[in-house]
Amino acid sequence: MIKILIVDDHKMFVEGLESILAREDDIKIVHKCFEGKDVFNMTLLESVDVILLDINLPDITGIEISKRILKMKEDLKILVLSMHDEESYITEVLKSGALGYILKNTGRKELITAIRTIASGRTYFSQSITNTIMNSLMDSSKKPKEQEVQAPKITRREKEVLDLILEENTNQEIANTLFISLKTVEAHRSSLLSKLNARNTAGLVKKAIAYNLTG
Amino acid sequence: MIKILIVDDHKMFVEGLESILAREDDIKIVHKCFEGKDVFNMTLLESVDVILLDINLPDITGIEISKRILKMKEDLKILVLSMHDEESYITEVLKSGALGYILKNTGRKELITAIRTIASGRTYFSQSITNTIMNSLMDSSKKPKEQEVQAPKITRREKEVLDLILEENTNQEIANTLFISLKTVEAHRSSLLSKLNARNTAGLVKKAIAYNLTG
DNA sequence: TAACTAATTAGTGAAAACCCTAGTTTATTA
DNA sequence: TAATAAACTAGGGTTTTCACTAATTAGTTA
Repeated sequence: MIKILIVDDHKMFVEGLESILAREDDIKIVHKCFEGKDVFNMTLLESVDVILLDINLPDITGIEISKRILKMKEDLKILVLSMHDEESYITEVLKSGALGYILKNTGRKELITAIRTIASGRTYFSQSITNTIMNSLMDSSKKPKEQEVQAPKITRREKEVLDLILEENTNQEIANTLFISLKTVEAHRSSLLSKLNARNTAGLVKKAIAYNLTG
Repeated sequence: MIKILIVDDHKMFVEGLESILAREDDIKIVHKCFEGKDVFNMTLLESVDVILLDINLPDITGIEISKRILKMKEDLKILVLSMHDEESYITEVLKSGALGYILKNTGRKELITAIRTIASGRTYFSQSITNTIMNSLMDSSKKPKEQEVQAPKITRREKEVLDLILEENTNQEIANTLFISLKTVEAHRSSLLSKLNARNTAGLVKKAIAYNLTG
């Protein structure tokens, strides 16, 4: 028997769920919460296998609930119900530890499949959810091309000096390593400051990291 | 009519595809390549809508082919066929610009659905592929918790000084901003070096960024 | 190959950063 | 509330960094 807790502030929707799930004899709704804060009750959580969790609650976000509940009882199975299939939402839900994400307009049959799948410890996501994620993954790999800021051109010697600066060496140590004068190292260093448009070492290191000139 | 190019070095598999697709009257195989390098032919590509691309070719990886082909003819639809559903493979394929990824053990019906979906410009991924990706996304968000290196505790004043250092201010400028002595700023700075285990400003900035102490 | 530019090399002097020590204020807790 | 620890404050003295100037070498192009 799969024991279910519903967390949703829309009473009508909850009643709909109740009548749908009542027909399944391996699923039982043991409790309902109409406010997010009511969920954090250990006695309540102990008696539950699967939580059907609305993501848009008035007092607290479903993502926050998911995280906090799983800290209290790690083996709880959470199925998120949402009106939205935006990429940012879904990513957050995935991170929160929930095992599934379906849209509220999902049909009765798919809902029950999702519940049974989640209850068995596997994951379940609507087709439209997986489509959204796959597409966003594809898009995100296209973008970086154009916004790629090209680093200022620095010479071979300057790069050597920069690397040693990033390893926390002093100019004197760098001079010893490269067998050149302290003053020469300082000159390269000045040149780096100028090329990377930095005022001092702090700026130099920041820019070097930003431009990915490290290593 | 969907014009298809098959790229695969396994003749037997290609023949299987041919007989499967022959029964569909909206799909026509116009060419076959048994080696990756044969694909880069503009005349050939011009006559094709969809490429069925094996990922494991002897001479060149399918991912590389996909990238290069799309540079030559950007509106080509690529459906990747693979034996493997490992996360790293799939991610690379998504980045390569291919519109779909299915496993070679996919049934006839799903293959044809995939081809028609891709041909219309939409994306298609096998259920097992999407599962793999969704699970990897969930896992990757779990890991950071334990390996999360907690930043050394720095005081309110030290944080103020650090922020100003990161903005390329000198100690004197920081002193003026915070209305304290130059010497006091230097003391905070020394304390920061010690807490972040850095030898000098370069190390300080590096560690501050690594520990996400910026901003 | 001459003319020019870019890279590497250094020196002088001033500014900035760093080390060590220590007094004062602010929290924490017995 | 007295004792203790942590944070903030600051000075003396040394080392390191930086700005400015400039000579020598390497690379490029007319």
